[in-house]
Amino acid sequence: MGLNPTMNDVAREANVALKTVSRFVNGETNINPILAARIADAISTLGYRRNLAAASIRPGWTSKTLGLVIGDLANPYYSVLTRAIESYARSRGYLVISASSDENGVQHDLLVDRLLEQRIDGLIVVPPTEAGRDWSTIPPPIPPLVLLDRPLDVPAADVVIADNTGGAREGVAELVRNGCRRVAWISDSPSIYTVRERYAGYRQALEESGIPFDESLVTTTAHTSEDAAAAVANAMRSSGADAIFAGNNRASVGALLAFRDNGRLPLIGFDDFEAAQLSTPAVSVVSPDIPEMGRLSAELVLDRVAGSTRPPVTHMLPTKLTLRGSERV
Amino acid sequence: MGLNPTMNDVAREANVALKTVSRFVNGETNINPILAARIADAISTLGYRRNLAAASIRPGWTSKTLGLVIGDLANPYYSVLTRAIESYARSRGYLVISASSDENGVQHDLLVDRLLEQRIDGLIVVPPTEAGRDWSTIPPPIPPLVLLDRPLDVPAADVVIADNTGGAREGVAELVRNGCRRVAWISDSPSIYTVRERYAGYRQALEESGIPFDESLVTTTAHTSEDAAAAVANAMRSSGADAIFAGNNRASVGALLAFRDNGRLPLIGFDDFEAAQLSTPAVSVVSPDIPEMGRLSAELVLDRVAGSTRPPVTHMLPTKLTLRGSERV
DNA sequence: TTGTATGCGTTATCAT
DNA sequence: ATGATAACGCATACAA
Repeated sequence: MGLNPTMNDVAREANVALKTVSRFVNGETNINPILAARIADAISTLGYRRNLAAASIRPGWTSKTLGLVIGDLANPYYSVLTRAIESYARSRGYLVISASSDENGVQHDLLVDRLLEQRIDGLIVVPPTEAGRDWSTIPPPIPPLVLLDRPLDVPAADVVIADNTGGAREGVAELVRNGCRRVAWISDSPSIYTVRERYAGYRQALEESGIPFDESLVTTTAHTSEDAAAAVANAMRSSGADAIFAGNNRASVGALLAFRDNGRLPLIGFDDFEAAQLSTPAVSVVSPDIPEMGRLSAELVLDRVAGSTRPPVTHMLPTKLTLRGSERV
Repeated sequence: MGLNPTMNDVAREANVALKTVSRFVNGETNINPILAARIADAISTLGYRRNLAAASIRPGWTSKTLGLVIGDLANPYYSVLTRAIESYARSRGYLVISASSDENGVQHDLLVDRLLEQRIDGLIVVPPTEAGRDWSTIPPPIPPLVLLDRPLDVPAADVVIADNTGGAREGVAELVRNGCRRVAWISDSPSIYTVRERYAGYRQALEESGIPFDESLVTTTAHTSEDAAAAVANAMRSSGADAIFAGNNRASVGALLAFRDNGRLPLIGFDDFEAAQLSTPAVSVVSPDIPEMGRLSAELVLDRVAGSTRPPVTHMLPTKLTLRGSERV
C-alpha cells in the first residue's frame, strides 16, 4: 500500500512551493509553464491524488457530496429515484451517499445524523412510514433539505410529491367511464401518507360520478401481494365488485394472482411495475414520474447549496394514466 | 443557516480544554463527571455535531466510507447488489457512495478517480462492459479493491463472481432431461463476459448429453427484449427449436413476448425477474445469489480495510435453479 | 508569478 | 484527569 503522497511531497519533488502546486491542481492559469511541467511530472511519478476530504474542511469549501435517505434501495421505486438523483447530482459535480432506512424511524434518524456528521452539502429524504424524530428537534444549522414523496412540516425544506389524489381519481374515473359502478379499492394501510391521498382520490371520483360509496368494496389491510390476492378474490365473489383499483403495485400483482383462479375484472393500478406490460391484457396504471421527482429534488437542493434563498416550495408533480387494456374486461 | 459550531466552541462554552471535549466525544472514560456534564450541556445548547471529514484527515483515521461503481442503479440486478453491500457495510459502521457508470469505461474511470480523491476506505467495482483503463496504470496506493461480477487481472484485488458456466449448464441440462433436443440459445453479445461464460455452459451441457451443436439455434445479437422476441419467434418457426434457453432476463422477457403469438416452448432463463412468477406457467430460472455476492464483496473489502493481508482470492458463488413450470411445455 | 505563514476541525503527544 | 501545542492535507491572505 504505502502512504498517500501529499501536495507537499509534490512540491518537494518538483522543487516549487506548496502554493504553486495548489494553484496547478486547482487549474489556475497564472503559472510558469516550466514549473507547471515540473509539477505535472512530479504528480505522475508520485501518483499524487488530491485529498478532497482535507480540502473540504477549508472555509468556503464543501464535500461536493449529497446525502439521500430512502426506504429500501432494493425496491425499484427507490432505486429509480436514487438513480435519477445520482445522475442530476453528477451533472453538477456531486456524488451521492444513499442509505436505506427500511421505513424505520430510528434507523432513519441515525442515518440523518451520520450524514450530517459526514458534512454532506445537501440532504434529500423520504420520511419513513414509521415516523422518526421531529425535525424541529434537530439543532441548526441543517444543510439544504428536500422532503421527497411525503410531506412533513419542516419550515425550511422544499417538498416534492406526486399528485396521489389526482392520479387515483383519474384512474377510478376511467373505470367508471367504462361502465363500472362497483369499483373495489385494494390497498395497504391508510396510516401511510400515499395510501390516504390515493384513497381520497377514489372517494372523489365516486362522488363526482354520483356513485354511492359502499364500504364492503374497500380493503386497506393488504400489506403483501398475497393479502391483496385474497382481498380481490373476496371482492369478486362476495362484494359484487365489477372493477378493481389497486392502490399500489403489490395490490396490482395481487389482483393478477387472483384473476388466475377467478376470471378477470377491469383493473387499474397505482404505480407501474415490470410485469404490468407482460400480462395479458397488459395492466393499465396511473404512475408518478419517478425520474422527474428525483431530478427535481436534486435540482432544488443543489440550487440552495449554490446559494439560492428562494422561499421553500412544494412541488406536486402530475401522474400519468397509461392505458394498456386491462381497464376494460 | 449560521456556521457549524466546532469542538473549540464547545470547549469555550463548557470552560474546558479542547482535548477534553475530544475525549468526551470519542467516548473515552477517564474524564471527570462534572466536566463531562458541562460538555454534554454545551454540546446540546450549541447543537454541536462532530465533523467527520476533519477527523478523517488525521493519520490513522479514515472516512468510514466505501466506494461502489456499478453499471446502472436503476437496474434491479444492481440495486439489489447495492442494497446488500450497503446493509453489510453499515453493520460495520460504513456508509456507501455508489455511482453508475452506464457500462461506459470513460465514465467508470472518472468515477473511480473521484472516489479515490474522496478518500473512500475501500472500493467495490463492477468492471464496465466497455472496458475502461487498465488498473495497472492507476498509481498506487489503491485502497482495498473487490472486483464484482466480472473478473479482471488486478493482482491485489479480490474477486467475487457467479458460476455462470455451471448455472447455464445446469439449466440447459434440465431442458434436455425433459426430452428437448433442439435447445435454442438467445442472448446478448459474447463480448460481454457473463454471456461468454454462460454460453460455454450451454455448449458443455449439449456435449455432455451427446447432442450435436446446431449453429442455427444460436442468437447472440439480442440486445433488447424486442430483439429477443424476434429471435425466439424465428427459432420456433425456422430453426425447429423445441426449447428456449434465455441468456439473461431481457431474453426471458423476449421469449414471453414471442410466446404470445407463437404458442410456447419449454423455457429456462438466466437471472430472475419480477414477472417470472406472474406469467403462466411461471418462468423457471437459474439465478445467482445476488444479495450474497454483495454481502461477500463488502465483507472482503472491509476485512482488508481492517488490516487483513490474506492473499487475494476469487470467490465463485454457485447459482440456483428454480423450477416453476416453464421448463416443461 | 511565486512563496511564506496561517488556519480549517480534529486527534495525538507530552507535559502538568 | 486535564490541558497547551503540534500536526493532518489543503487553500488563502499577504509578501516578495
